[in-house]
Order: sequence, then C-alpha cells, then structure tokens
Amino acid sequence: MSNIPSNIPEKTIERLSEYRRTLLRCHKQGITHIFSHVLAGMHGITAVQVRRDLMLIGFSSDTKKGYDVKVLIDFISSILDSESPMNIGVIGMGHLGQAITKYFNSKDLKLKITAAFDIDQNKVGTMIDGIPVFHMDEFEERVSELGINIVVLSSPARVASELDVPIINAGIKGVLNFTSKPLNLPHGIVVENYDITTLLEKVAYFVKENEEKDI
Amino acid sequence: MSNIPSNIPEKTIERLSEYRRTLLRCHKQGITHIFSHVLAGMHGITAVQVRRDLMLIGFSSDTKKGYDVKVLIDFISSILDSESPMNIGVIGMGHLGQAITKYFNSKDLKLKITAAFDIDQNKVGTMIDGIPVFHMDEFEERVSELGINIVVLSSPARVASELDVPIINAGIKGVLNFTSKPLNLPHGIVVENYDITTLLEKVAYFVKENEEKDI
DNA sequence: TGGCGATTGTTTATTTTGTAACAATAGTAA
DNA sequence: TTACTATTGTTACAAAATAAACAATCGCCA
Repeated sequence: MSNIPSNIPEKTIERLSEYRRTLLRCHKQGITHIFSHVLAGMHGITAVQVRRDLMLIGFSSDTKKGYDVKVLIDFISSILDSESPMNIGVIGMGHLGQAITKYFNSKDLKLKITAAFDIDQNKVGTMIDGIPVFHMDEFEERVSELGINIVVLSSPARVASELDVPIINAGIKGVLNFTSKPLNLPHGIVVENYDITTLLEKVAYFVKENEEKDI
Repeated sequence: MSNIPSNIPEKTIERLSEYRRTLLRCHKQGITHIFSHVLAGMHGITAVQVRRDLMLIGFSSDTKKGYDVKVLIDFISSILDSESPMNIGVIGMGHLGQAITKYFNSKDLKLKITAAFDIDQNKVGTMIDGIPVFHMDEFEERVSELGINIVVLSSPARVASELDVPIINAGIKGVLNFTSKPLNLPHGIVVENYDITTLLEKVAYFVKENEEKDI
C-alpha cells in the first residue's frame, strides 16, 4: 500500500474536489483519458498546478496519453473520502437550507444530509426533500442518534450566536457556516465561514480595483 | 487626502468585510471603542493580524483606548465601497437565488440586487422579494438598461455552461459562481467560485484528518 | 509628575501557496 | 530502429499570507 501523504495543503484539497467533479463529468461523457493541461484549462489554472497537486497526493501515471480518468477519480476519492460515513445536519431550513439539501439529494455523494433542524412549527415534523425536519430542541439527541458529525449553518445570523453551546455539546466535528456571525468554537472543531455578503463584497472590491486600474 | 494603498491582499479584503460586519453589530449595541484583541477574538484570529490588516489600509488610531468603532467602520467603508453603485443580478431564482435576494434585501448595503433572471415561465414577469424576474433571453438588454455589473450564479450546473457567452457579451465585470461548473471567462472579469459541495468536502476532509490524528 | 502596564504600529521571520524551469520518458512517425 | 515531440514528475524559485518579535507611546495611578 502506498503511503498516503498527510500534509496536503488546504488549497490542494479544494482543487482536488473540483478536479473530481470535472472528471466525473468527463467520465459520464465517455472520456477515458485527459491531459493535465486540458484539466487545467477547464479550471482556469495552469497545467503545472494540476501536476503538482497530483504529485502531492502521490499520484503518477507514467503514461503520456494523459491521466486515466477513472483511475484518477478513484485515487482522489481515496484521499478525500472517509471510510466511515459522514452524516450532515442542516440548521435552518429556509431557502438556503433547502437549496443545499435539494442540491445534495440529487447527487450521488459519500456525504449524506440526514437531518434538518429548525424552530418553525410549520416545518418541524415534516419531510423536506426527503429529509426529516426536527425542532432545534432535539438537536443533541438527534445528532447522537443519527451519527451526525458535520453541520451546515444556514440560519439567520441572530440565531447563530446561540448555537455555539449545542454544537459543542453535541460533539459536532465540523461546521460550514453561511451566517455572518463568527462562531466561538474550540480548536478541535473544523470551521469554514462563507458569508455571502463577504463573498460579494470581495468581488465588488476587485471589480472596483480593475476599473480604477483601467482609467 | 491620505493616499489609499492599492495593493491590499485578498485575504485582508475578506477580513475587512468581516470586521466591518462585526463592528456594525457593536455599533448598534452602543459600543464606541474596541481593542484589537477583542475584535480578533470575535473572529478567532490573533490581534496581530487585525493590527496588520489595519496597517495595510493605512488606518491608525494612536489612542490606547481601542479603535473608535464608528471611525473604523467609515474607514473600512472608504476602502471597500465603490462610489459608483454596484448593481447585482441573480441568475437562477431557485432556493439559492431566493435565499440570496432575501438576505440582501433585509440589509442596508451599498450593493444592490436589482434584477433576477430565470427560464421558468412561472417566475418570469413576477416580483420575488421586491426584485423583478426577467427571462434569460432578455439578459443582455436588462443588464445594460439597469447598469448591472456583477452577477451571482445560482442556477443548476448544467445551465451554467451556456452562460459564458452572455456574461461576456453583456459586459459583466464580476461573477460570484455557486455552481459546480467552472466558468470560461477572460482575465478582465473577476470570478469567485464557491461550490457548496467543494466546501463541504473540504470540511469533511479535515474532520477526517483530525480524527485520524487523534487515534 | 513620573513610572508602570497595556496597547498600538512596524519590522522581521516563518510558513504556505503558486510559478517557473528542467530533466526524464512514453508515444509517434519516418 | 531512431530521432523527435509532447507530456510528465521533480526540483528550485518567487510571491503571498501568517505569526512572532520589538519598539513606541498613551493612559492610569500613586
């Protein structure tokens, strides 16, 4: 068994996920081999970066006909995917929460959304896109029962500040936070913040910069 | 007029947006001054990073009572905000598109969502959360008419591949892409990709890594 | 008023990330 | 076969981002 490198850069992990997505699309189209510069072009990056990423995870093809799409997909999966299932809970079943569950249900992924949580009595007790919606009061209980280890925060920001404690108590290991409220969680918990306002303000800033450069 | 530094790191821009959000919240609560380490703590980063970010944009306070919240908000705004309005269009008015518009309408931001585009005849011609929904066929026309320079892509991935050309033709300057399909746009256009699957796979990967580290 | 502690602004080092250069070799075609 | 091209894997370099170390100075209190 080849030793899997353990210190893979964060950015490389992101790109591996993106590569795999693209490769799966190619695989569906019957493409069996792909050159590094073709894969790179599809992502707007250089071929060197693709090859370097693959080197970092210990993948090599030594043929000059391009990478075998299926083999590469499996290799990336062996890096990214966990053997034990990752169960995901969604907190906040508004538009954003529903967008995420709907999106995931349509895919065949190792990651599974197994429950949603909300405080709206009209939603609690129902199924949305095949996912049961529980009341936030049941959070810890259901997390434990369903083996949830990751949560997506898609609630309004004002609710988010009250979620630190239940998330810690329930033993959640990873959080994908779409609210604008920074969380206050211990280091052992993986947190990724993607506030949509920040993302847009960032785009707007660089658009502004580009325009000023042109003048 | 103090010269505004023009080469601010991308990560600093992100953090500035986050600082401002937090500062606005503090301002509402009547907090007038804030120490660098307090602001840092709210974001799970170090005080050094906060001070360095502020240094990079040329902000200094020289008092030791902490930063004046209101003054700092205005200073950050002078960096981030454009004088000419940034008008945003949303492509794809599914759950994600609606989540974004709803979210933005409730805030008082310089960025304004002024139109949405879709191909669903049930949505076209209606108003959703105060935003008019046009058919994608009208895209270029409406972009020009409404002065839209940024778009949010929240359509299904399979549609996204057909959007490169209209986006270029309409003269869009910035794209926030939530689809899994990488776009093929020239360098002059600012593109930020945030595929939700990738974000979740990243969190899942580092959760897995943490667990393996503990064993 | 004078010194102590706390906070800031700046410089310097370390780590991370991205880019470029180069050597090795599988495929190709005469 | 043999030279050539294209593609790969690796090493070395450059840039960006983060963290640490340090010097300067304001506020506080005796």
